[in-house]
Amino acid sequence: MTNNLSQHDCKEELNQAELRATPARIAVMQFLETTNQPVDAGMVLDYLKTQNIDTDPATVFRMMNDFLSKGLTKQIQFQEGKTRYELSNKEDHHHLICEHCGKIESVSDNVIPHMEKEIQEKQKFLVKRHSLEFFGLCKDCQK
Amino acid sequence: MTNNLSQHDCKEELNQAELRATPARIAVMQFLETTNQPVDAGMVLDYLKTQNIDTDPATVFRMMNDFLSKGLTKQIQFQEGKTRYELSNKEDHHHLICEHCGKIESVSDNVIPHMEKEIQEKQKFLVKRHSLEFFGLCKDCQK
DNA sequence: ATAATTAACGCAATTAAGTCGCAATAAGCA
DNA sequence: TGCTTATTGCGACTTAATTGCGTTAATTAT
Repeated sequence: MTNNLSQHDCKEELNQAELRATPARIAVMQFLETTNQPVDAGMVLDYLKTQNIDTDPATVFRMMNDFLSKGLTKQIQFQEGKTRYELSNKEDHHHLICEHCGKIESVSDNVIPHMEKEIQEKQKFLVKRHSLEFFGLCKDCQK
Repeated sequence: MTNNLSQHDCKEELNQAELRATPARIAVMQFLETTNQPVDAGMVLDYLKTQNIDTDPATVFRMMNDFLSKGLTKQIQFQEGKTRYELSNKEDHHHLICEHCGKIESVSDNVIPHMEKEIQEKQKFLVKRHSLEFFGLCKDCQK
């Protein structure tokens, strides 16, 4: 069997999250592991089709909600009217969204944690998570 | 006539933006000026009703899109599946969204501009705008 | 002030994201 | 293997947002 690298690992992660390791879920976890950008429900659906797993939107949305509530994924919204999903086990980063070609890059960062601390001290607001996106033009689209 | 403070100013702003100063638009501008948080289409619609201007969602969405394309407003999305609107002529700030009561506070800031400069230098990504939100619990909801 | 021009509006129909209920299916476990 | 229960697939539904079109009203010129 042409075992994809991380198939077993994904199963493990699902088990640890107390989610049954169904083919669709394993595939989605693999997709999220290998893709380097946050994906939306449609992209997940398309990917599953390439794996000969054909399912429907409702299932994908339910799946992503399950992943979220188990802490496996995070959700982000760029200004496009739909939700994107990415694994939460990646180091803290922000997104650079090219408004011309749609490409998404990442920036790592260490100033936000400091900002959160300050917010907690000054405004007594308890920060649990944040979301920072930069919109503009990527290297290629500036020409 | 019980002239609202900024009614005339709002008319001016609309004129400068090359938008006809209709009653609905003037009222919405006033609403955006006086409210201290980003509002969604439903809130706009409700406000208009209190002003005895009854219109429909399509008009509100169209209005907000017009405002956006003329640069009068910005759009933001918190994780709630709808778009919020706020005036763009306010000093740069970020949002603190209480996940319990929904209250929205602001934080002003001066570190992001520096971050943008660094992004431009290191990743050659040209930043045009950004969006930073902190989710958590407000002072009152931490108890 | 009035008429002409054109932007904005109201309404109905439509699209698209996301949710829900329910019966059928398939993981995981004894 | 069979049992229990989570997950799926499907259809119906909800809600945000858009579009087309005929009417209305804000501006511009007369």
